[in-house]
Amino acid sequence: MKDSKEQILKTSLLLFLQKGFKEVTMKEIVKNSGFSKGAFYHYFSSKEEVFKEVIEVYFSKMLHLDYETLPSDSLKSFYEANLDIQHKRDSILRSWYQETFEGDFPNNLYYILFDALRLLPEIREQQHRRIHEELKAWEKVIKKAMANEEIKTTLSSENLAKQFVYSSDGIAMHMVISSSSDELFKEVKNIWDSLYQSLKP
Amino acid sequence: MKDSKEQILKTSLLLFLQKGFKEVTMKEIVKNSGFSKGAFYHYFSSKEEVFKEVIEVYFSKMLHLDYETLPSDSLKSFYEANLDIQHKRDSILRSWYQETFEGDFPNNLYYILFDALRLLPEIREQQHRRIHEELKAWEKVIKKAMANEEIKTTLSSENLAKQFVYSSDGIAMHMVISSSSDELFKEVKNIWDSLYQSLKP
DNA sequence: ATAAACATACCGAACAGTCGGTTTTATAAA
DNA sequence: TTTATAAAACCGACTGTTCGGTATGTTTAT
Repeated sequence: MKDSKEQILKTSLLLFLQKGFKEVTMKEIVKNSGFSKGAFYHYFSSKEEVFKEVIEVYFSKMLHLDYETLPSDSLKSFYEANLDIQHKRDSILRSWYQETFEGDFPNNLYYILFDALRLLPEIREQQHRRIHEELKAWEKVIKKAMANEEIKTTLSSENLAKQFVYSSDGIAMHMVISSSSDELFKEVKNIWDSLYQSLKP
Repeated sequence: MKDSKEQILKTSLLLFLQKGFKEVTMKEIVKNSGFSKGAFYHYFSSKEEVFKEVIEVYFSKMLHLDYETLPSDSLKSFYEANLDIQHKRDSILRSWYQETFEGDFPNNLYYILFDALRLLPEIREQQHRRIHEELKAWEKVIKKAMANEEIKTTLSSENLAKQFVYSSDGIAMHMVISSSSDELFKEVKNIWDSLYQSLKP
């Protein structure tokens, strides 16, 4: 992509993460990306459009995870690799942010997701599918782990998968409120580890 | 409270739930509550203030739950009573909504919470405490349930409490995306029941 | 008669978007 | 290598509209 356009897109992403669609003004986008109104409207036709592209180019990819590439030989290596990827992505986003702005990273990915759900109806179905695939991937690995007796439980593989997935999202929500997301991955690992321990045969 | 003021407050709550603080205009508040600008500014000094009161009067109470009043003799009765209360509150909110507007209820309590966290700094500490108390209440009941051998697990009471609390919040998040919150309580019950079953001695 | 409760016309600021222009870059003929 | 030309990149003053909020009333209840 053209450098300038990418610069505008990236700045917009970070601003939208900070404050949501409506709260970000064209003036801010233009100023922080280091261009003018003219430059902006040379690349984008409207504020809505830059938001749409931000979601398509950056945000959707941030949430997407290709589960095929994760190790599935054991449940433990699966969830550890999962956490690792999320953590790395988080670091990239943070360093982008610190290059552009000063101050603390706005610890709320959900806010921009909610804006996307409201402004871009097609996002809902897409996210719905994403969650479905996530659960299916967990279920598959869990079934396998049950079969090789890595774990033992009375829970169905479906419910155990939900237990893992839901708990991490719940933690993320709580961290938004506490605004301490450096702790996020530590806490998810803690919960997943302890859940895993309780499943030992 | 004065009927008119309450009417304005209630309408504001429902609008803020629908679209967030910035997206709601004074025109909408005034029109949908059935009054005029003059009436509004007779009761409130600004848009920020009505938001603040909405959070104080309605929203904070919606999230607060007095755990002392829940049955603590068994973990099962505790979580069932918990779900019951949440479900009842949800019904009230929905019927309010349908009295005021047509169409589907905006299935996203988090959106207004995020606005509150941004606009009213004191809310953060308050919510932080709320979550802490919630976890402590669960922990207490779980410890008791472990003592009378209602349940048996290798998990610590702290981690098991987190398992219950986080999973329900994670489900709520997923329901925001699927926008099918009639399923919310069913799914929470399902997960809590299955978790509970796996804890049977 | 007085004050509270409401209504409405109006205000300046801020907003997203436009428009006429200049500068930079790419291409290619001389 | 220089010059000519067209297109892409970029600028910022300006515009119409909408915003939250105000000023000035009128109606209603006591």
